[in-house]
Amino acid sequence: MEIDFKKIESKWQKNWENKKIFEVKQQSKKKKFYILEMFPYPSGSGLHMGHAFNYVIGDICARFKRMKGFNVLYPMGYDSLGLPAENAAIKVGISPKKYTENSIENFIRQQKSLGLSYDWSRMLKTSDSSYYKWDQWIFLKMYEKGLAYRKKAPVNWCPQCNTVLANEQVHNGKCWRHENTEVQIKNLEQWFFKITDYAEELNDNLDNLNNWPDEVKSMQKHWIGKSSGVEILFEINGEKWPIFTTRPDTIYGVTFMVISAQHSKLNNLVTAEQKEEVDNFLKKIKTTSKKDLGNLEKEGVFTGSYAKNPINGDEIPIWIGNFVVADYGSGMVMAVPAHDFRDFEFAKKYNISIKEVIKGGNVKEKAYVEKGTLINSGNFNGLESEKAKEEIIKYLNKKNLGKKATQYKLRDWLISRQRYWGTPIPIIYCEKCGVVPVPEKDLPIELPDKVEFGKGNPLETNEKWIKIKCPKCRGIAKRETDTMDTFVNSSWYFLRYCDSKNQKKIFDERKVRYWMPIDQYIGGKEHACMHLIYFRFYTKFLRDLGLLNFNEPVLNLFNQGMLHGEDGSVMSKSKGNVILPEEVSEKYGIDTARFFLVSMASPDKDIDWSEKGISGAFRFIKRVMEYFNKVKIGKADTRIESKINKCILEIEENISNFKYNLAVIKLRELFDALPLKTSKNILENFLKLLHPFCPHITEELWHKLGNKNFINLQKWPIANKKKIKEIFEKQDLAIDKLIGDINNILKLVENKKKIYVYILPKDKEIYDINLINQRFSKKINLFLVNDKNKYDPLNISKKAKLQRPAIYLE
RNA sequence: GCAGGGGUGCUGGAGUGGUCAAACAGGACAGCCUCAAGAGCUGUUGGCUUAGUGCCUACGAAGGUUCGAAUCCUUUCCCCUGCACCA
Repeated sequence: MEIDFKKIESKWQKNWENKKIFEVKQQSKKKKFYILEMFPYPSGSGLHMGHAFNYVIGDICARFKRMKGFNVLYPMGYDSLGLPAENAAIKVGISPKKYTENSIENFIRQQKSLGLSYDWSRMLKTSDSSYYKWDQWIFLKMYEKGLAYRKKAPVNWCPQCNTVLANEQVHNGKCWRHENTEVQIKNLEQWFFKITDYAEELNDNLDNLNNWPDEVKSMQKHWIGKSSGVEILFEINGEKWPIFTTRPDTIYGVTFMVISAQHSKLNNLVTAEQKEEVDNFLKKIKTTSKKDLGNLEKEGVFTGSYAKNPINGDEIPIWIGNFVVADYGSGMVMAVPAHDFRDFEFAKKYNISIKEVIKGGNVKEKAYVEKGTLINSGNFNGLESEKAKEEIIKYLNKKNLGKKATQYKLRDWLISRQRYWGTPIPIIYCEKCGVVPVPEKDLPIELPDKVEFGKGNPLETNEKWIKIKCPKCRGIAKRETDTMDTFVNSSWYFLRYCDSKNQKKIFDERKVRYWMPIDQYIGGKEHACMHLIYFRFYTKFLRDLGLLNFNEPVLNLFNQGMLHGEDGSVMSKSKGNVILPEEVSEKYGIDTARFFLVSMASPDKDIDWSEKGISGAFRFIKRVMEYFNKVKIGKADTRIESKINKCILEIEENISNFKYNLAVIKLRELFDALPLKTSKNILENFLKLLHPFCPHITEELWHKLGNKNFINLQKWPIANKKKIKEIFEKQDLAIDKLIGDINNILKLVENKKKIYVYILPKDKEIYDINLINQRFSKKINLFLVNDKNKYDPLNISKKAKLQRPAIYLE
């Protein structure tokens, strides 16, 4: 039978769209369920199988929840600002706007062909000024609250392009467009969001996110990096410098200090004699790209200055190091080589003395980082680390030389981008008034069309756009030409879906209150730290503005695995390993592709794409179609009733836990058990169970059964536990085993035609002769062992045991 | 380098203390059907052995815990993801 999948697919896709069955409104009768996939950046190379995997996972969940009776909000939108559009402008000369519009159009077409049940009426694009207006509005609020501020920060700089480079535009320390140009580090004045103000809450609330994967929470904990310690004041050139440490118990072991190479006050410490050496070192660091900084071998140089150890007055040399982070703590660390690996490595390299202050290891060979008993520590000798920490803090506290402190690794969020295709930062620089925020009524600040690409920051090339009157004094002023990081756009889009057309406000609070928080968020693990922290931060900020009445944006998080190309690496155009869903559905139909995608493995696992196994899914879909062609409607037997009721429970459970691969197995089992004549109800229920996975063919077959409504708007079947009879399963197992045994014997002995099976009376119920005949092609003579008329020439029947019948062949 | 996750049969993968030589699917092989191909159906698919049994070897590698390990612990190798200007 030839099946025209294309025809079936487009018929129902059109039907669903025309009837608007997936559009939802706020209502009180049903419980709401908000399900969301991380929205895509609409790349020019189109939607690939990896995207499809993400959306199919969500769509299965959405369709399932709808059938379970929820009022399901399932929207889609486009994170359409970003670097690739600008790169296309530089390389091919197409305008970012045009490029983006084309890409989005293409994405929508592709997504619709996957049969995804989105409420398209709520669609949004972050590149629309009606959207990014509110990004600018939030920026103004941040600024108002003192959470947006400017400071200098290092960036990758290409002297040829005369512009800042993204990390991904730096290849082996060279510019992506100029292979021979070394990328430099330059310090620019840039905008930051003070996310660190929320560090504590971002950290502590993780414990309440019970339905987030532990991996993500643990990664976020490490990313936020809360540590409790002490701030100790070291005196340098008469000035007190607070130094953070988690190990005050090792303070007697400090033999040097290390200051970050990016530290703003570094110059104050460099002495005349050391200046040349330091300059050379800094120059060397500057020619290494930012990306490589973290991978460098620890290196440093002496500044010439000394710090005074507050506890014993020792003079300690201060070094510059490439491994100290300028933003963490005070940008300088006390180094205890005897009890810290990094300090040890550094001390060995530069021949700095190592002083043991905790007993237990051999510090000449290796740093001893465990806790232990203090030695060489003056009055604190003999104390255990924990006790010593307390005592030392107490002592320093009394002398006003130190206090308890909490530090976070989390850094403030640098949002400035020297790029065009982003949200313009709504700030004006006035010659007289300085930094002036754009008045709310002037929003949005739209991106000008006329700019030049490839020559530095594009916005700087449109003078007309830059020049503006100061909103305060009407004097000469300039616009900020930096745009915002696109993570800004994706930090609150889920709120906008609740009220995506609102012209007057960022959103109607009542609508947001109804739909939020997101009940199920689905996306890749690669977002574990950045996006998934930023959007939590935004949620908390908007809550503090009084706009939201909850603390966390997402209740349940599911991280789907990465779908790699056949070569095992991430799908990308440049690698040439992109698999397009349409190519697969062309051959097998989209329902087959959907079914196959989720049956390959548990959806949270990384998988390499391979079309190898798809024929199994294709065969299944075709068999289902063929079966519905020939099945006769009649009465359902108790066996299939039992099976389907059990499957309802299992499939529901598996879908709820995102164990789609296991649900698929159950669906196959159930299908294999369907008899050629059964009730309409059984057939309908089977279709309902299959529907989330294969929406098109199930809709087709649903209508073929004579239904006029849509299957996705039907109720998910309710299992009748009373109809589940364990005996059937016992029978299946026992009979499978029996057939296996018979086959086994048939293999061993030749030329036997007649098969005799002897069972114990207790097993009579299990070994049903009709059932055995159904399953086994050869004729079987079944006897009870106590049957006087049985044929048993060798008296084999006495070997029969419980659920292990005796078998005789002749 | 740091952080998080993972390595299972010919392949993709289920399986997190006994019911495991390991679900399900693919592939391969054999048989049936057919003029034939395909599809479909039935069976086999770690090794040896046996009238349906028993034994051995196996879940990256090496050790350990346990009456018992694919599953727990330690060490080690390899792979994936992220590391703050890709999104």
